[in-house]
Formats: sequence, C-alpha cells, structure tokens
Amino acid sequence: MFDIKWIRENPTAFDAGLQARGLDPLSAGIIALDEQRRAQLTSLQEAQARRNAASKEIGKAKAQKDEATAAKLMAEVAALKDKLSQGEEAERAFDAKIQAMLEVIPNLPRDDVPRGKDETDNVEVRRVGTPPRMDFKPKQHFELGEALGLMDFESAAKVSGARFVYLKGPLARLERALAQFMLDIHTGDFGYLEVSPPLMVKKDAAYGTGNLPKFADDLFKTSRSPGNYKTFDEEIAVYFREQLGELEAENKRSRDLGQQELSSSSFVREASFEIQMKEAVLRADHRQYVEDEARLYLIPTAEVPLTNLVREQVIDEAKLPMRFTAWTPCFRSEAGAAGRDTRGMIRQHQFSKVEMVSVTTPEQSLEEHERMTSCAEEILKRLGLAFRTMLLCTGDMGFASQKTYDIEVWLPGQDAYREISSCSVCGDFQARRMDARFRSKEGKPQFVHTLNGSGLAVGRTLVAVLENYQQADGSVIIPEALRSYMGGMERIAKA
RNA sequence: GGAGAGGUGGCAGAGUGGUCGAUCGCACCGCACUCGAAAUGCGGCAUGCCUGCAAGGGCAUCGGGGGUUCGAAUCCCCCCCUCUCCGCCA
Repeated sequence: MFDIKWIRENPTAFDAGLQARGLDPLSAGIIALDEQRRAQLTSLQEAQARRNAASKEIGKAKAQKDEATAAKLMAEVAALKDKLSQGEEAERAFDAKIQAMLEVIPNLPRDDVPRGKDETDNVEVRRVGTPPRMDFKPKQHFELGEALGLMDFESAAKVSGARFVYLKGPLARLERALAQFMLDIHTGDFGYLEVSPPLMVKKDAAYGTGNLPKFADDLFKTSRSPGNYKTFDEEIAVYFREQLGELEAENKRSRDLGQQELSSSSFVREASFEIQMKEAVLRADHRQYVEDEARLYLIPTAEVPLTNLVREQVIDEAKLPMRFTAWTPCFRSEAGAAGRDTRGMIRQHQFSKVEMVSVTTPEQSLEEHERMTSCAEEILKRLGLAFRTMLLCTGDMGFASQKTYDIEVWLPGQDAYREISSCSVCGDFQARRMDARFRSKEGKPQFVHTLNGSGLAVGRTLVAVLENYQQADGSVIIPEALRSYMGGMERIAKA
C-alpha cells in the first residue's frame, strides 16, 4: 500500500516503478483525485470549524440566559447542516475511491531488480550442487510413490477431489521428518522463533499481507451462517410501514378526489410484488454483508498469520529483527492454474510448508533478505539436493514484493529445476496495510520492513528427495540428515 | 450459546450533555539542586489528517459503526473484544 503523500511528491518514480512491472502510469489520475479530495476536505473543515465555534457560543449564551443570541446562532448552525452532511458524504466517497485505487497497486521493485517481462527474464545468481548421475531413466515422484503404494491420488480424488493426495507409512513420516528437520535448523541454528499459528484468518489479516482484495480467488474461504438478523428485521419493518403508509395516503387522495380507491386487487398485487422484490434485495444485501464480515480465510501460507503477528502495534526497536518460523498446511484454490502440473504433488490445493518471516528496521531489511535466502538454501545443502537461486525480474515478482529470490531444486524426473522456495523483501508495503511500526530511542514511530520466505515447501522437498534419491529398483534412499527423524530408516522400498 | 461487568493517552485510572483532547498518579524527556547519583522541585509529554516557508491555525479521534442534539467520552441502536459465572465441547 502506498502513501498518497509519497506519490504526490514522487510521481515520476512511482510511474517508473509501475512501468517496470508492466503497468500503465497511475500517478496523474490519483493525484488529480487527491487534489479534489483535499479541496473538498478543506471546505468541509471550514464549515465544521464554524459549527464548533457557534456551538461553543451557544453554550456561553445559554449560561448567561441570553436566549435571543442562542436562538440566532442555532439558526445559523441549522443552515450549515446540509453542507456538513453533504461534505461528509463526499469525503467518504473520495476516501473510498482513492483507497480502492491504492490497495490494488503492487509494490514497486527495488533498483537492483532486473527489468523483465516474465520468468524467462529472471537472472540466475548461483548454482549449488550437481544433479545426481543415474544410469537408468529417472521416474517422476508420483510414479515412484504410487509404485511403492504409499502415495494415493485416486482415493484423495474420491474423498476430496482433484489436487489432493494421501501419503502413507514412510512417506507420511517423511513429510513430518522433513518439516521437523527444517524447523530444528531454523530455530536451532538461525534464531527463528517457532510458532504454531491459526490456520484461518480474518479479512483484515489477509488484506495486510496483500492477499486481499486483489487475489480473493486464490483463497479458500469459510462461509459461516449469518448470526443476528435483528437489524435486518428492523429495517424491513420500517420499510413495510413506509410502504403501507404510502398506500394509505394514496388511497386517501383518491377518495378525496372522489375516485375509485386504488386498493383494488390489481394495485395491491402490484404493490406487494414490488415490496417483495425490494425485500429480496435487502435480504440478499444484508446476508452478503453479514457473511463477508464473519468470513474466515484458510491461510494460503503461514506468511499471513506470522506477518500479522506485529499488526497494529509499535515495537521497541531493540526487539528487531524479529524472526518467526512455522510449519503449517497451506490452502490455495489454484484458480487459473487449470492444466498446470495436474499430475503429482507439485501443485495441490493443500500442501505443507515451513515458512520464515522477519520483521526488521528499514536499514536491516536488505541484509536480512540475503540471510533468509541462505537459511532456505542451507536446508537443500544439508539434504544434498542440487539447486539454483534466481533473482526474479520485475515482471515475475509477487504483489507485495520489492525483490524476490526463488530457489529452484533439481528434479531428475522432470529433468528441470523447479521452484521450492521464494524469499521476498516487502519494504514497508505490508507494514502500512497492517499498521505495524517500531519506535527508535529518538524519533517518531516508523513502519517496519517485512520479509517472508519458504524454508522450504515441504511437499516439494519430499518430491525432490524421492526423485533425487531414487534407485533403479524403484526404492528411495533416505538422505543421511533425515535418518534420525525417520527412526533410523535408510531406505523406502516396496513392502 | 446464556447471564453479568467492563473497554478512556505508554501503564494505571477519574470524567455521565457545553472552554474535556480529556483531572491526578506512574513511566518517560528537559531543567534546577548535587562532585555524581538518589530524593525533591519546576516544566514538557497522545495520534492521524488539512493548511502554512515558518511560527501557527484548523478538523477528526475516548473499542468500531450508525443515530439523537446547536453541541456527545457522556444519551440511544447495532457490532467487536476482554473479564467473571453457567452450559457445551476436542
């Protein structure tokens, strides 16, 4: 989320950043709207100032029993009433309009991010490890898993639909082992605080990290039954009374004119039809409102609850950087991903991930970004998996990011590097949306910087282990580093 | 889910229609006293926004939203949260 003031002062930089993202310039439109808003705000505030002053004088006049003056002033304020309520409404309208424009604008890329259109313009910054040599044709993870009888997509489809899976026996345990292994490293070696967060969050939290309002389609949401209808019933009662009153008035007019009363059957039928239509609309609106307010979202990543841990507060600078890690399931509707990676565990509606989140000062964030990326890389190193680290170009970065490294692990079965982690620095973009600030010894509170990264996607790590450690006979060697987490097991083979 | 109590500045806690953006205390900052510190005394100390070169001026904010009123922290309505008790439950 951008500070309108910053846009006003840096329109060129703002538009240049948008252009790097492949977007059209927006500053002129926003600034024009903001100018209107401020002009209107000033005139509203002048009217309010006059009302406030007059009200104080009324108080004084009444205290002195000067009813004449009081009455005069009250008349003046009464005349201001329309102007005030119109002004307030106009202000709300301007605010909403500008807010709606700002909240869907993505973060601007840092200067050192390569310009580019899509993933083909990403820049490889390093390559670590060598892909294993195999003297047989490597299989894909789902071929291995299904042949072992430990990975069951068919049952999952029956129970939950496409893009779900059952893992069984040693594979289920391997998922748990990987997660524990990752958490132990992040907490033990890198100083992250392990957190077990809520898996459902409110709209405001999803908004804070930038998942809403623009990417609502990517989220699974609960639909809770609307709770209290009292307000609505009252609304309806008022409306009915109005309608009936009008009908009666209409009939009285007709009688006075000596005409036939309109409460003849046809009119009543028409009127009651209209009432029913309006009632239906009101009811629908109200239901929608209540549901939207009560709605919870399944987290698409633990980034959401972890980052929002600092929302709406002022943190003591001495506590920064804060580092959180969590192992959670993640839920994504994958709308618009139809046809991509339909087979196997690469792209699921539900997957397991160990997430890292850092909250820092503006000075610390760039260095923290490198550190976080290396924390993720360390997991792959210890597992003996080959990977490359990519610096994403401007066109391929996520909504909230200023700069992103993707880590791609080598998958022999696919004969390709595939994303297994994504580490982003968001600057104060999320902090503004969450109102998360810190206070230094001297000086006013300012917005924190936030970072997030996968450390790692557990499902995809499991895929990588299977494919990289597969043997000619279809069994899979368990990497040294994981064996203690697997009860000493060295190999997964068909039972 | 039911009943009751409550939500006010960093903390604590007054304020029930008119100079209340808010008394007092604690914490914090500055100054005085002191060799230094403690204690004491004096002064300062909420946030956001608009406007102005600045000094300043103005608007809004007492959990959130709406309403009554010339005027609301204070009255009315709705919602949220916290605490206590009861019920239900992994």
